[in-house]
Amino acid sequence: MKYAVVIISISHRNIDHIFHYRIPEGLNVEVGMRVTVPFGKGNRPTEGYVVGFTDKADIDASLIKDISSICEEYPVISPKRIELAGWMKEKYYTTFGSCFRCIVPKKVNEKSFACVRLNNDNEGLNEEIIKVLKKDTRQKRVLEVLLNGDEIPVSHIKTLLDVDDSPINALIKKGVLVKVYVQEYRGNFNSALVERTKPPVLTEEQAAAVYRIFSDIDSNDKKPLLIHGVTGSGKTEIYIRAIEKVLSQGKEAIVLVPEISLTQQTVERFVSRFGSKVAVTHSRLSDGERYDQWTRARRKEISVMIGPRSAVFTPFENIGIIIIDEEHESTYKSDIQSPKYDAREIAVKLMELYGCSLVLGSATPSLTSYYKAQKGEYELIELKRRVNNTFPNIHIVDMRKEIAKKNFSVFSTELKNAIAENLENKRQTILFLNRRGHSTFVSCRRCGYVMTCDNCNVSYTYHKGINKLSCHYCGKSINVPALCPQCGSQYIKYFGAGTEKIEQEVLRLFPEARVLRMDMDTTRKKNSHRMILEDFRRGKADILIGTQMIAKGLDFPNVTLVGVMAADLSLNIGDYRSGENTYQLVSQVSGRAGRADKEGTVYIQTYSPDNYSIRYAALGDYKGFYNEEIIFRKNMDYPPFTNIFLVMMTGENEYILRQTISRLAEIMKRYNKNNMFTRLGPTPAVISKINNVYRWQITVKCENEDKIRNYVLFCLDKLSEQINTDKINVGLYLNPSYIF
DNA sequence: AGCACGCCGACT
DNA sequence: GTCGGCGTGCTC
Repeated sequence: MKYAVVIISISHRNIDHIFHYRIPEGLNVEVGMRVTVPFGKGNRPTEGYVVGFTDKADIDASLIKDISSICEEYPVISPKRIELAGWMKEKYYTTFGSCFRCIVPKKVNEKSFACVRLNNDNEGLNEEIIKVLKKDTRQKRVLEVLLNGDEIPVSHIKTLLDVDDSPINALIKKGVLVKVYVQEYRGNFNSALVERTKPPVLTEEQAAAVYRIFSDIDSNDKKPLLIHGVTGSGKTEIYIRAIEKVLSQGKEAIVLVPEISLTQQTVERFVSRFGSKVAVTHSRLSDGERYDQWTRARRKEISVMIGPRSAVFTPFENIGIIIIDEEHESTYKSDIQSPKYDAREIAVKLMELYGCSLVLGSATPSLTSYYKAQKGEYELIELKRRVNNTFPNIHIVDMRKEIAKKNFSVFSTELKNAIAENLENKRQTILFLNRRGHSTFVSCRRCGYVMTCDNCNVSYTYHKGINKLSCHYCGKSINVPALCPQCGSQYIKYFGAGTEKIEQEVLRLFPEARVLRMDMDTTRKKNSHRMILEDFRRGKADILIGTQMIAKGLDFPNVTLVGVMAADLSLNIGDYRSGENTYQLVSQVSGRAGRADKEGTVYIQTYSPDNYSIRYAALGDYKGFYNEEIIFRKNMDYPPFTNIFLVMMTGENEYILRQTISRLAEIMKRYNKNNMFTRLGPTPAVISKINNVYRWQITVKCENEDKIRNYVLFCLDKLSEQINTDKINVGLYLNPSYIF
């Protein structure tokens, strides 16, 4: 036990290993503590984590330095979570440092506020009190408030009695009162404002689902449970019952939800049943707020945490259940920051480490999860009945026929008529188009020249509001040229509709309609997101036009019509997941129509009306979709039957970039024994240049996840041995959730 | 990551 | 002779 084994909190491959430090006399160092150690030539103070102790160091004892200090009096990471960090490091090919920083929040100063209360230790207290109370002074008024022994914030007293510090300070000086500092938890959700509710009666189906979760909670052999429940089948109530059971056993619960559904409504649903036991996190919390909510969990002051994917790291050491709602959402995977973890995978690991239950729920499960359920790796629970809403009437509109009828508008005749009728009936309409701006490309009718951003290889989008061409990748915007930059002709035409264009058309066709538009351009300002939805809910508009951000989780009782303007958009993005994405998107958008008592109608405009994703989504037949999609995945050798590893190389010098990636391809070819790996590329990325940085990629496929990871990392090591790769940036993505 | 060391060209 | 460019290498 002579030395502490320390992981240095610097994310770099060269220092991604253990270091030994001596423990100075009198310093209480425990496993899991965050410490400051001298590091490097200059002994600069560096943050580290103690992961163990040892008698024997593998280097000369004279080189070993002392730990300088501990950052907190308590361990910030438990042994099980240290194990999790080690597992994450391998799985997500990163450093210990970055995994620790992901699991433990940044150290921030705690915030406290001053309170005063009666000084219980003062012997002559009563005499002093009587003396003060005799005279009609400000001190008397202050004292009266505190006589019952309460601890009250100084600021409250000041506003309540309209006094300043002096009477309070005078009382402290006399020894009547004492000042104490109380920690303030930042980012707290005020649960006192939410009314507590009683549990509703469960339907037969819900009760059966709850029963199965209960038996998993009581079992020693845990398995992830996948709830496939149609929209409105009452999944939340099932989650709540499961949490109640876990809490009654003295254990804790984590609920993961996509950021977008962290609305007041969802949160209140849980708070109304669990009150102050619940804490909520979201991505907009500051470091201090995040740290404080984390502290409350660590101190067992709360037992339910609701939050987005990062909430999976809530430091409950007695976890009973993890629930992942809308489990198909791509936001559970972080593809940008390292470690590029998947909260669903972390949850499975936590299930193994802590023996807790894991429940995944969705109306449109991810293909991978459903496949696991089919194989018996997960247990499937189905909810087929809706508690209180009906399936909408869904019409697929063949836009090719509209063109044949010489209707070149963005609206089919059917949808246009339906909007008119809905307006007349004073009902609300949602129009969905997953593309912002007015026109998605602008070109010359004479020579065919397309206006393209010179920093990026993408066409400019025309924004009518600002009357500019704007690049959605680097943000550059330019004035619309009056003449074609190539041939000088004045015949410049706008193609491809975005939300702005839809808005313009709606206003042209229905001048009396009140319209709201919600996309990245109209929600730049803080709170504008909430304001638009609020206005729509209050009936201040008849039609809401929007992108992806209106597709999910919204529940407006007066919306009876939904129009999907172009279902083909998600279908044609050239990704193996496009069918799955389309099914999910169409189902979600359709779910916005006709909740509660009013029947809903949905029009899906498409140029591929026979596509199975669209057809099954219109029927609400997930199984039908799954059965077809899984055959496609199997035939094409796509996930879940294989793993796709994307190596994305970027660099400012296109020549060096191409040389480097070609060399990598050669190395990959040489070490591909028995042709275990299928390689595609090198090819330019879909967007081959962003902000003057060129982008090329290689994809590798293999069934075995460990093998593919080791192979790619091995080949990259070989590459950096052979040539200088300093000028090249390498991004690694295992089964990425979007196209890069 | 960050910092020191070290090996070469342009200066007082 | 020395100041300073950043390539290389190490960190308990």
